[in-house]
Amino acid sequence: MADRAQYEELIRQFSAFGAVKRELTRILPVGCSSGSAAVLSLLGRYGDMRIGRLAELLAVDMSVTSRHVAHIAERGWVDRFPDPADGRSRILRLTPAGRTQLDELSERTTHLLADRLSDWTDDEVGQLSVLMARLRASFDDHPSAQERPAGASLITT
Amino acid sequence: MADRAQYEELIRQFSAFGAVKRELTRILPVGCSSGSAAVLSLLGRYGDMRIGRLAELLAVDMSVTSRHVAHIAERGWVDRFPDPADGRSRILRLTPAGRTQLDELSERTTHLLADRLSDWTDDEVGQLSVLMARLRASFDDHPSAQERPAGASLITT
DNA sequence: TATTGTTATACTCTATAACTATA
DNA sequence: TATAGTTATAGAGTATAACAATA
Repeated sequence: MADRAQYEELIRQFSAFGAVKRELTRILPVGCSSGSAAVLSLLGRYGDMRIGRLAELLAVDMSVTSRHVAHIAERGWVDRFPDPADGRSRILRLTPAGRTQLDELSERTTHLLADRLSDWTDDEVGQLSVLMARLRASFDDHPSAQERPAGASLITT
Repeated sequence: MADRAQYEELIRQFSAFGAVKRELTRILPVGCSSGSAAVLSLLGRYGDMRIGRLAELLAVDMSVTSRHVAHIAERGWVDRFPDPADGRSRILRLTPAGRTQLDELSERTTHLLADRLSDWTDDEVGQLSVLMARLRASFDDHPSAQERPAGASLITT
């Protein structure tokens, strides 16, 4: 268990992290916002999926996800197919143009990180990745009221 | 040097980090936004300072900082004194009410982190803090054009 | 002429609520 | 009745540009 000063320092690091995010946003291609990039990345990493699943992975509300998807669908980067298992849903799939866009994104972000983190070891990059994944998991394990759907089987005191 | 897949994974962690930030935002007292909290925290940690210095620590534009400060000044949480060394600047100082507000903030965020990170060791919390500090430093060392003032003595190729 | 700070404007991301269609 | 998704609205954070005051 960490002490108060350590938690406060961590919070300040969280706050300052925005600067890193914004610099990554600045290198995105025209028409591809941060939200669009996140959707393309997840579809490329995990394959076809529904809006709801995408919203979970993005950790944002479905309404937000819907808008992001509408944005990239307008640009022809994803197609929406009927879901044979559920008429209310559609399956999202990257188009060839979407994959090209994703490749461009990946090239730019990889290049930027390789430059900025040139003095980081492979292991250090991995450590940060693992710790941030665990951080998110630690928060997901205790979902707030807003994130907890009515039917979720969660025991809360 | 990490490989492409590792950088891509790191980027996805960066993207999902927003969920953690938003949960921390939700517990803030009424009238105290995330920006206000960051200003109060930095004034509490580093003491009286000018807007420009605060903008550096926040890693946002001075115009943004100015708005945040105006917000908390309206609420009586900071005073602005003339800077004897420079008539264009004013020195920001926490008021007693501001310190009370900061204490309340600190209590809430510490409590939330202690709950969510209850199974993290002191050392693991420290590691995340250090890695995020280093991440920001790695980006600060290569400032983008937008962040680099005209007079800065930086050698860029 | 350069710098500090403020203000107006615009853009992105986000959640809430109301709504449609389907389960 | 409950769930998947869409859309309208509102709020927060941010950058850019134009401006005022001072160095």
